[in-house]
Amino acid sequence: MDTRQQIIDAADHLFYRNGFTHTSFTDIASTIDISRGNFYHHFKSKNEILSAVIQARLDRTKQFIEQWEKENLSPRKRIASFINILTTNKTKIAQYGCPVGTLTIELGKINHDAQPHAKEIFSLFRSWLTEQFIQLGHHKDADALAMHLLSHSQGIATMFNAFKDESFLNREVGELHHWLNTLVD
Amino acid sequence: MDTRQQIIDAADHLFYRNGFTHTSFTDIASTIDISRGNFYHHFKSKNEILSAVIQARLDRTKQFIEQWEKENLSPRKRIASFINILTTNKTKIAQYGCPVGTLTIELGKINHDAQPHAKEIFSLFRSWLTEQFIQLGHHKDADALAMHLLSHSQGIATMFNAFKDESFLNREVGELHHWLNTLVD
DNA sequence: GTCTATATAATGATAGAC
DNA sequence: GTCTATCATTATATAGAC
Repeated sequence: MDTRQQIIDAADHLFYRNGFTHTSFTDIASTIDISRGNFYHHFKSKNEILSAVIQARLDRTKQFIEQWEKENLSPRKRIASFINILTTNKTKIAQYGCPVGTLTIELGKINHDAQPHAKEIFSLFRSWLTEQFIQLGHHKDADALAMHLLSHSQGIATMFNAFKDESFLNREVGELHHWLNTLVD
Repeated sequence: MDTRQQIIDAADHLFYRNGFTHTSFTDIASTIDISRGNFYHHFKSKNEILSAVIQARLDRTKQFIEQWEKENLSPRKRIASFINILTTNKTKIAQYGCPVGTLTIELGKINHDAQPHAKEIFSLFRSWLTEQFIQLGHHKDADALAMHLLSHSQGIATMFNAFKDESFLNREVGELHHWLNTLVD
């Protein structure tokens, strides 16, 4: 087994569920059964682990986007795939919120150097969604539509995390799909 | 000076800006110039301080709502006052996000007992907004409209915190006001 | 009511044996 | 490459003098 990769995977998991600050080396070490001292052969510091976790999430996001490009022929269907993340991941969102939003907020509060890196995941979705809205014919307000969709999704995730109300989630996701379908070609 | 109140005020300030986990007794003590040992005369633990901070925020929220009831004659204007929080507090939101959403998410991640208490601030806004939409004549979907507005505001706060894009904020706030004004009486 | 001194546990990080 | 042992620092919390 690749220990370095095991560390990244376990840290990714724990940073999402328990937060970066609240995750200790002891926590990570115990889940993959290595000693605390072993970390420093693979990473110089906790910050370097965070950096690797963010990079892994960025890479995963890129792969998701590539998959949507392959599976869906129309930009409308690709945007619909983005909206459906909320439904697909509803169990995790109810427990831990949106992985992108919660990490960006947390790193911002502790003034962490890696906050801009974490924010790049938002930027990736933003620019990709903008491109999709352009392909839909909305050249002028494509970025505004992308930001509208991103912020609305983010808000749904936060409120679903707080109230865990499935009918709320389904209703809001339905409204997003309706909003998307009323946008003219 | 009331030391107990000073502790609550300083903790309120720091929990919002730096997060609950990342705020230490040393941080609070140094801002109001007391010793660390003095805390335990006023509070049994850090959790008791958190509890007092959340209660203070709940009380403040109730006062805000009472003020809106006094100042604004129509439910539509009262809801508009809620929307305008985003603009009024934009500087703090850009730096630290929404105080309600970020604390609720953080306490959820560390599995803190006080998370339901923090969530009550959301519930307070939710039930008050629901009442306003009922007064607007939307008896059937008042709670859905309240949740829609809450989640949308929450998403705007998160994305404004990430990108600090004022034109985005103004555009989304404008859309919320437009959405409110197109709701029939 | 406030302080100093201290207890105890946990943190991130290092050194060096194997 | 992994371990044990240890360091320095910080954390929450307690005891007791004033």
